[in-house]
Amino acid sequence: MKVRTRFAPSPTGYMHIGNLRTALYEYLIAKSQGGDFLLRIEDTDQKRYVEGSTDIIFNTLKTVHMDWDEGPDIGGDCGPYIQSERRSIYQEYAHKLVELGGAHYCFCAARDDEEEDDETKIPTKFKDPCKRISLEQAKARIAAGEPYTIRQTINKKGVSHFHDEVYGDIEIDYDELDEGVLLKTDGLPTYNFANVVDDHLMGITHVVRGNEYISSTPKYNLIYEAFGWVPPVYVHVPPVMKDAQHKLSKRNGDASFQDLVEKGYLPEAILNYIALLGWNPGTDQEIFSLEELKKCFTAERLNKSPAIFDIVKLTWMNGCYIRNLPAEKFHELAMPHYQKYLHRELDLALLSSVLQPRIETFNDIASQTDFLEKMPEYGLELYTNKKMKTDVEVAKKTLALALTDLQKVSDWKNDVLFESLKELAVANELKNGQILYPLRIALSGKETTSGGATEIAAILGKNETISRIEQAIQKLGNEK
RNA sequence: GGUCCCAUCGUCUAAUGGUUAGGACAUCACCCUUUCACGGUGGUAAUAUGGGUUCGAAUCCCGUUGGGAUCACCA
Repeated sequence: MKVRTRFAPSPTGYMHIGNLRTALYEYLIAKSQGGDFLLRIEDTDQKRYVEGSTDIIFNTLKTVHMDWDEGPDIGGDCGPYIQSERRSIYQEYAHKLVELGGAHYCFCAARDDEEEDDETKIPTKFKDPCKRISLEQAKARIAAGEPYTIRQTINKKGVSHFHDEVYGDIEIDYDELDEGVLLKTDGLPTYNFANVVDDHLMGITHVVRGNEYISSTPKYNLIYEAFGWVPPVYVHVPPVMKDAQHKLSKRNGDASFQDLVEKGYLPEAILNYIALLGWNPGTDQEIFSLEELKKCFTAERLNKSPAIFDIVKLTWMNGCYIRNLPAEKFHELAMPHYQKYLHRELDLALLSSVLQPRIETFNDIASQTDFLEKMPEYGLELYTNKKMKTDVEVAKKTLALALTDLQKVSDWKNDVLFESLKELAVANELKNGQILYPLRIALSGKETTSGGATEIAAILGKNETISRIEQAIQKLGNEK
């Protein structure tokens, strides 16, 4: 039988990292076995609907190249793929379930949302008075226009068993199960019902979802059973955590996929990182393209325990991806950042080659290049460096030497500049660092920079370099 | 609270009864080097706890502790 999985998000806002990881696992389970991956929008809760979130879902999946085989935008044999458009299907099946004895009509008034007190909760199990209403009576009340819900009927005793690919065999007592609402007063189904009906109708073979659904899984199996349907393979996955106690959630302001992309992370790196958050290949390999993941993914290597999202490791991995980018691609991606911060005439191609091995996210560009735009304020103590054997006096002397030397250079390239200054050092019996270290300070006002002194000079161009050296010499003279 | 689930370095994890408990990130040291970064080498660092079972336990069983989930006309 062909493997079919589905990603079934609610359009309630941004794409969370945990959601994306679930989607990835669903995608990989299908694609590793030549199966289908479908997209279904679960918008049965009109109150939580957020405008535009469906597009975010589409766009996110597209940017990470997780293409779906059937979905709201492209259709398929099992449409529609938006639950609010499947209303009549659920109603048909819900009433059918009542006939089959798996559910009953309930006329209890809608619960007051204000009431939070545990004691005031309507105990749904055994005490639902509507369970005792005969089918004929119930139908008559409905015909009379009385509002109703359809509630699951659970009469089974004993313990329910089911198998989960990640957690193994789970046992839950039927007494623990609530007779939840399946079809709401508004005629729309709850997740508990829509999910089962859709997964069956869409031929879903593997259901991947958060482990918070483990305890309600027996309820879903009861519905499958009542209809005579075959339940899917269950793959419950642990949550992605912010820290040991809290799940990662947008609600707490934790980073969403979009946020990370805006912070300068590459979609491929994010996807690679989250793939490994709760799954491992059984080898030491850590860098995976989506294609590679498709080849080696197996649900057996999914982990049972929650994993803390570690931005530091993601940052490292992003650095790996940045370094592996073709130089032109890096330059292309860096360009918008340059345009944002740098307005002076600079050798941007050289800047890119200097930056590529050094930055870990594109947002690092700002702090790495600020001095190119404008010399920062700095203190003369920067010129003193024990290892480089420099101090203010040495700097005064070597900057003057460097100035006259550089003024003679016409082919303004890093190699040329470097060779020239190296020869200058030899000629004056100086260490390279005694010329180059003060030069970097003079050009950047910083103790450390991306790239060496001559690279900075090459990026800045001859005029600006000469000008900055002159200013530095003046500063050294004045403040003596 | 009832029920279910989870527990290896700070973090992500490997080791499906026999390993000096391995790798990666982070961290520290050294090397490379015009600073920084990259790269290289090495170091620090873990089986929550108490009992079993076994010749032998991170691994199997029970208890304890800690954590999470669930008990909605949300998903």
